[in-house]
Amino acid sequence: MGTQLELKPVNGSFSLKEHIYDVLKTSIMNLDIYDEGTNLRMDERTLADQLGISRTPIREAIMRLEQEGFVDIQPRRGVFIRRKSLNEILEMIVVWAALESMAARMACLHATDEEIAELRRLGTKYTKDRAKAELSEYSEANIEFHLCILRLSKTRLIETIAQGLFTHLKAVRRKALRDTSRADRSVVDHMHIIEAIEARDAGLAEELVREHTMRLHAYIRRSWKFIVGEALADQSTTPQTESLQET
Amino acid sequence: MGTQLELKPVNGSFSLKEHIYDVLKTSIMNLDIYDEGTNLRMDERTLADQLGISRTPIREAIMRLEQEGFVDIQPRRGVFIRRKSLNEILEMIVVWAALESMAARMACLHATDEEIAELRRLGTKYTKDRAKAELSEYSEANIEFHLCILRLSKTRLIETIAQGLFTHLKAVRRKALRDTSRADRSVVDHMHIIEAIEARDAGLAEELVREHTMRLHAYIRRSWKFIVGEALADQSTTPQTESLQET
DNA sequence: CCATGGTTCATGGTATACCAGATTGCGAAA
DNA sequence: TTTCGCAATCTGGTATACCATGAACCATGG
Repeated sequence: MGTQLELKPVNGSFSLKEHIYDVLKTSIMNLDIYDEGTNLRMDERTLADQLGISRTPIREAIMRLEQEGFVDIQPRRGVFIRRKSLNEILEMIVVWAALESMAARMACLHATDEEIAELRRLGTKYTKDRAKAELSEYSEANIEFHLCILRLSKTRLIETIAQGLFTHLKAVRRKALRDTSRADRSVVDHMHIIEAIEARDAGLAEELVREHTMRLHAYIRRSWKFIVGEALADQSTTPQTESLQET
Repeated sequence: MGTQLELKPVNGSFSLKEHIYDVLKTSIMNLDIYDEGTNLRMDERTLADQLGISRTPIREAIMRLEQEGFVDIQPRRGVFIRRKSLNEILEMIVVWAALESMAARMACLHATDEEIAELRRLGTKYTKDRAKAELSEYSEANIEFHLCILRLSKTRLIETIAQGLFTHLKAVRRKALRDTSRADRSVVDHMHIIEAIEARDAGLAEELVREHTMRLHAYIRRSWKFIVGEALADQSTTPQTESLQET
């Protein structure tokens, strides 16, 4: 048919609310919420005509974001992007530790040798020196490594929940990973983890992963003020009856 | 000021959608979804005029239920209560194991002696013999015991997620706990867990909790067909791009 | 100038109307 | 009798209008 009309990948069961949800979510994720002066306000009507659609899909998207803890919607006051408190961040890291260490255990039991080889490939991509030099790239590889462990658990639910946590932690991570001194320790940890999984030592793998993650926990706790700045450091976010959910 | 006006705490910011959500959720939970012939269909409009309100709050409630994996909403087809597959149930138990074992670890570090004493009280409420005799009551105490461990972790997020999982598992639990042979093993396990936490042995406590929960995992896997009946045993629910989320 | 009370406005909650896709059932044709 | 097709209808998605409640502002009186 020669030149086609080039109609977008077409909305295979495309729905507005889904799309809006993604748009808003990524917007929030790419926002530096731990910076005073950033506007945390979101107005349904404003968004509605900015995007040229009605309020309904936007409300649905916002509701979902609230459910997931990204925004805080106060009746008759407004919708506000939520700034996670130190304690919330720390709790997320604890849960992350629980999930990933269990994932490592499962990986020892269920992963094939080929899959573990792939994990090694990811883990050895960067040496200690290069990790220091090209921090941002290493950061990406670092994430890949951890996601790989989750995948090797063959437990979808673990991946899903951890992914959700990760989304929340991203904003903090961006600010926290400046510290180069942590990079080489990280590389060493990863190597030990790989070796434990290769040896199918579930108990050891679990322990190493847990301790690795809990080091991030300790680090964040120590340097929270540095990360978010003095002014915001002790702001406790709204109590919240919140949320966290599962399939 | 002498006698005050005594006005009721008033529905502190009572909202329809919240209420509807609770109503629907408890309805679903109390429904025997693993029984052929139960109607899994939910219609927005029908519910709307049954409850005498408009579709909007109902849609919001249903959306949330979908997000949490309780229902499956198929555009222009209908909303259906979701029947969890064996694999989904097993994955939930794995995550539960990860969370509660981490909770046990945290309890060793952060719980006070008094709190641990409370745990012992709950755990020793039923002896092996009585547990067999009064199964349904023991079941309640059993739940209390595990929730107590979660609480002792002082990690809100763990409690929240686990609670969510528990809601999903309830339907299965109801059918699975008939087996009296598992009760005495359970009581013994609990005692060992209590002792480990009292001894502040984080590693041991974690291991015992994990293994205790994974025994449920193994049991469910073995007896799934018995639990849900032959007919439903191998129905795979819709693939689902699902969900699971966090604060 | 300050305190009190009311009016206006902004904003999320709810109701309703309309749209489009999917199902279902019936009737006509083979 | 079976099969195909069309139309009535059911159902979730979207748009829009209205409601109720806090907040902000203003006016009035001390």
